[in-house]
Amino acid sequence: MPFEPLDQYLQRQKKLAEIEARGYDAYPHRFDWTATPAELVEKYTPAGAAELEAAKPPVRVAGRILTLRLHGKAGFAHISGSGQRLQIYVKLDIVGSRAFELFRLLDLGDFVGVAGHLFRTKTGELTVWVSELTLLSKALLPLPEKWHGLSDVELRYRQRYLDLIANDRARGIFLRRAQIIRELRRFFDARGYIEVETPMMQPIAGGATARPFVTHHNTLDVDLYLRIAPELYLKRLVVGGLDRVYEINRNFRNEGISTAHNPEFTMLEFYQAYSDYHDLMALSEELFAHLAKQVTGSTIVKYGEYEVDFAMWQRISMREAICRYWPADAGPAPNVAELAAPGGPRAIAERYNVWAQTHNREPLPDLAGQTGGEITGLLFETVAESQLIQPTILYDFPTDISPLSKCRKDDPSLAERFEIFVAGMELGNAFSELNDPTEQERRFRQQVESGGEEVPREVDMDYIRALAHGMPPTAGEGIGIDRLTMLLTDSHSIREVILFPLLRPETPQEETAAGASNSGGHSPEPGSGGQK
RNA sequence: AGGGGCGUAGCUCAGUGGUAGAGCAGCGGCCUUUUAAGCCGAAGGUCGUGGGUUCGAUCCCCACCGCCCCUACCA
Repeated sequence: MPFEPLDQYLQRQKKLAEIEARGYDAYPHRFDWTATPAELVEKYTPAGAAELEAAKPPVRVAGRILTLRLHGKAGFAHISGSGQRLQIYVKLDIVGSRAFELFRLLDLGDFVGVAGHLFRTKTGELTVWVSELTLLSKALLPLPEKWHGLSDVELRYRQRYLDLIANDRARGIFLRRAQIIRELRRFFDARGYIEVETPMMQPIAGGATARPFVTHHNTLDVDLYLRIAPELYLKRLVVGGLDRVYEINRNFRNEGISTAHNPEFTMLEFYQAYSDYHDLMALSEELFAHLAKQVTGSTIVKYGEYEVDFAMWQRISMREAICRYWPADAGPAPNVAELAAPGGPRAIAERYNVWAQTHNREPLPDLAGQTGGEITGLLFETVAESQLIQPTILYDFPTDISPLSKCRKDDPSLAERFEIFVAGMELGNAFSELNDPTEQERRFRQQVESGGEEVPREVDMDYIRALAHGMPPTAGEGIGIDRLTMLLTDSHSIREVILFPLLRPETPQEETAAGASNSGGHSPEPGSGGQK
């Protein structure tokens, strides 16, 4: 099956045939190597030319050819392995005419193994003096342009492997992502948590408000939902005596795509028994500071035009945030007491909308039927969220929008819940878990009755039953790994930190061609061959 | 979903109402320490797709497709 670019594909196939005609295996099974290019570069960078000349360190090393410079009866190439380039020097006198002919048939992108020793060229570059050359795998399609790399964003996402080859930054992002996840595991493992995996396919998609994806199991003949959160299963485990659990895995939400949203995304969720949300505030601050330090070397992280310091947290209540970040020219800022008063949030929202309409701002969506707590949440998102640049713990969420949280003893309209904001992005969400089965069932029923696509159609009675068996006081938190990775890699689109972000599938060319001939309106000559 | 932008050689990009150019990659030749190697030569394009305006469209207009950005929902 040939691929575009066709001429180059065919050209390389021709070379492949020539190579095989000369008795070489283009796809051998193994090559014995002693070091990766990266290891050699690291180890011998300090070694000078004279030192190498004296020692002639023997090497066997393999990699992908990234550059190739032929000079008649000799040539240079760079091979790449483990993210580092190492130059090789192939000389007719040394390798012999048969191997040199092979060298001349190589293309960028081919994998080779070489044996020889290290030396430095005139210009001082560490290089392998090749005495043996082995083709390890023939590439039939070319690499991205070597100087500019691959910059077409769509191609970078669709053919991520090319992005990883051509762009060190892309490679670096995913190495760092792996490091972040490794450090997270280490952090929680060290604190006595156990890592678990809970269902991705769930009969009732609970634990968050979001539209789920639906799928179907044939043998059981049941519809299942891809999970929107692992929350309810993790808490079942706490009921079961796993007092500290965490899961790092995918959630799926059938909602919009943006620079901050991918339909499948990775969440860390963790739960610890005998704790409340105050404990998690402290733990979160420690976790983020530790992580930033481990991964970037500093708690101070550059993110676009901002510098955020994960060692400097502000804690602020949602109502305080609305008051503090109230637009300066939108009339007198509300105060916390006003927001707390019955009817207060609605009055303030209406005040905001009057201002928004005259200042070309998006007004709050229809307030009719919304509770005070819901309006408070909307006010926060509209007025304050994007301004929370420095690491912020935003607490005292309205109970109305926190169906899985305990309320505050002194004010049942507020939940023991906080979210973490950095650079205007929501990174985490935590609360003291509601463990009263009666109250939880009541809230679930209320949710189901209010309806909406983002709410389960039935109450998860199995979860209520689990709570009825008794759950210790527990605090839980979820952290968006993709966004966290964005922050720690200075990436400004979630697609930069997801290896294969969801894109519309490529339409086959036949399809567009068929569409063209249908809508074209000119009738082909009757009996003309070749058309389907 | 709404608004804006982009789509020209395999890649990175110029360009014009009279059917196109550069660099790199690829091909042929020369070159035994080069490194964005160099030099010589040849080749490569239904200018995203379809329709319209026009004597004539890659360029102007419309629709569609794809991607990106902003806004809306969400993490």
